[in-house]
Amino acid sequence: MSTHSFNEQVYAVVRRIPHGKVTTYGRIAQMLGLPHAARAVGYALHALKDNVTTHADVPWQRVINGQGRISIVNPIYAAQEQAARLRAEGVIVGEDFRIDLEAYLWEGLHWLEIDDILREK
DNA sequence: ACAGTGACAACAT
DNA sequence: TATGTTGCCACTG
Repeated sequence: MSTHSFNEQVYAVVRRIPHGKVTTYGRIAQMLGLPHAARAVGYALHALKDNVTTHADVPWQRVINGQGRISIVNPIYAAQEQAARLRAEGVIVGEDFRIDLEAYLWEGLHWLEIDDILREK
């Protein structure tokens, strides 16, 4: 159905995450109908570093892992940057890069909304 | 076509 | 808790 690549679909969803909120790789995968593609979602965000200019509007810092922690292991300054970006929008990030999912988790999108988002482009 | 590579997640120790 | 292992899946060369 969608003529967009999986990566583009991921970016479309991430752009919908509200300021000051977060979600997980796994939940995004579920929203796209591929509940076991969490790893691919991470791959898609990692790929942003190659098209920064064209996807500068993608708030990648709002995506963390299911443990409620920033998932970037190295380079360490990359994780620090994600933490800084989140703190800049009011999200409390611990020294251990932990975030309270209970407090900041985004509700997400229903499949009907996903359908619209992937269509508008 | 195919094997290697992750910013994952679930499970097993 | 903290590691280790295994399944997953899109993307790339």
